[in-house]
Amino acid sequence: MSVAVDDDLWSAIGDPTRRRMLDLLLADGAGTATTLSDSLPVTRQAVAKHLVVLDRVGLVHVTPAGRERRYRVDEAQLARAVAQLADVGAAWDARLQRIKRIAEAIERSQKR
Amino acid sequence: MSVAVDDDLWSAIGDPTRRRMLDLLLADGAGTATTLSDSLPVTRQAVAKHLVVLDRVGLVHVTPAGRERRYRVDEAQLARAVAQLADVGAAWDARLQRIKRIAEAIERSQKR
DNA sequence: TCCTTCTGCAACGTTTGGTTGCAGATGACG
DNA sequence: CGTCATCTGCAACCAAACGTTGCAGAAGGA
Repeated sequence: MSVAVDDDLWSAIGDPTRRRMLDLLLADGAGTATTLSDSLPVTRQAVAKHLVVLDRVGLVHVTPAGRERRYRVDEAQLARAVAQLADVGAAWDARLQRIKRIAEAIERSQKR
Repeated sequence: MSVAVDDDLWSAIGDPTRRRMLDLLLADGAGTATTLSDSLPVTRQAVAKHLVVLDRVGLVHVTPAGRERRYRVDEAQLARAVAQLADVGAAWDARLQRIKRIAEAIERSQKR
């Protein structure tokens, strides 16, 4: 019984750089490719490509403002992503708990 | 304030195929590259490479058994990975909550 | 012994994350 | 208004990751 996961959404937050970008956008409210790249160890162009990916899965939205393109996190979509993290975590946790219970049961039956 | 995340560990569970492999290993207790590839849409060789990745980050361990190489999930390490999922999820959740509170506060001050 | 099967290794192609270089558009300022 | 700085997109290129096919070696079963 595996959990229903949107692979595209998951892969989007699977990349460390993209995760840090989301952190930055959440912290500052908004940002551009240039401002984000100032706080990241990659070039503006790399950031721009990541923004395309994040936009494609709906995690961010663009607002053209003069010569800038200001990006903002889509809170509903990020909440959905967080829910998927929780789902997978819970599923694995449940399996681990079950394995642990079985192991303890075996241990008990060995001891007596 | 970002969460401390082991990028290698996170990337390991970021791949959809590897995640399904972990699911299969948890469900069956153990498996080989061949048995896993039977339940996956990729070839045995692809699975073997993924197993190398999972082994490198300590999420699985190998037990040579005759001509087979039997893989098993390392429960402690998977628990660590689950904890990271929970950490990142909680951090984002907290930010989203804060943004929501601020938005509601602004809304209230507009209304009056 | 012979055949099946499980494995590893090598070569290759495609996608992805990253770089540099350059040209266009827009805002700021003399 | 003209110039200059800055923000952007596009193209070429490189390396690593994910996937494939093909082949050879080792171990178990008839």
